[in-house]
Amino acid sequence: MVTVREETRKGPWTEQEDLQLVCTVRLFGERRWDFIAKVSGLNRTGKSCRLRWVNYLHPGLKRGRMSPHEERLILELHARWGNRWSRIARRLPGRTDNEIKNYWRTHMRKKAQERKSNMSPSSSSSSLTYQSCHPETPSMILGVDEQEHHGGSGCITSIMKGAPADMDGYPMDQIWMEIEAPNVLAGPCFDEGKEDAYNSVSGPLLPTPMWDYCCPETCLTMDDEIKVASKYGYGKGVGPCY
DNA sequence: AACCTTAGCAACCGCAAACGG
DNA sequence: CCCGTTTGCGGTTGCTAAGGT
Repeated sequence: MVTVREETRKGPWTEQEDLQLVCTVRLFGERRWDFIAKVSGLNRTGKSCRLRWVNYLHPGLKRGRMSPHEERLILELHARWGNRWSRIARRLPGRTDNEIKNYWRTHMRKKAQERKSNMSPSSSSSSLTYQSCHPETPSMILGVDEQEHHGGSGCITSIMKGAPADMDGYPMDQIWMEIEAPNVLAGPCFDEGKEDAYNSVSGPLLPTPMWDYCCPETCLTMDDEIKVASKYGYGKGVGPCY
């Protein structure tokens, strides 16, 4: 058929799309992704929008290499929890499950190759091998959850010393504070303890550049917002008050 | 310089859980 | 309680840049 119906876009996001998404999320908050997908004018699914936001555009995200501390934490938490990426990600502020998953895959691929090449167990040269954090050596991986389930001593709480007791989840308040004050580096307040030295050493937290570009004229105006929101039946108690 | 391989990353898909009417 | 919708998660795929031959 020749009907030129616009299909849902897939594939890599363009800068313009990012911009549109950021503006829309800024207006309506991080929820109702189908709605956001609609009103943003993006020809994307809500799912795709959410993913892009969570993995790339979220202002609290860290970018760049994993710090040694993060690497170690991933290894240890994975030894403990397996492929529970989102759970692991919650222990690594600013990192996404996708990022950790990707990291693990490439990292483990390397490790597997290394292992193949030198089968002798004692010849592991790296300072931290997968073995070193196997369940046999639970060491410091027990967190709050484990204290509940296993009555462990919760060494991770010592790692996370200085952090809020419950690190699960990224407080919306903070996100919106960051939005309000884009110059304020995002994230560190999660683990402002000494281990956070890595965060500052391993590379600064780079606030998503999109926020710099999100200028009012490219966004919906408040009037538009209200119109659109009422059209779709949203807008009450959704997102921040601007 | 051209080609091939590999690592790293972004994005999609399917499924399940959570939520709301 | 049921059912439709939304959200979150984990697995997988595809693209691209970098490195090697």
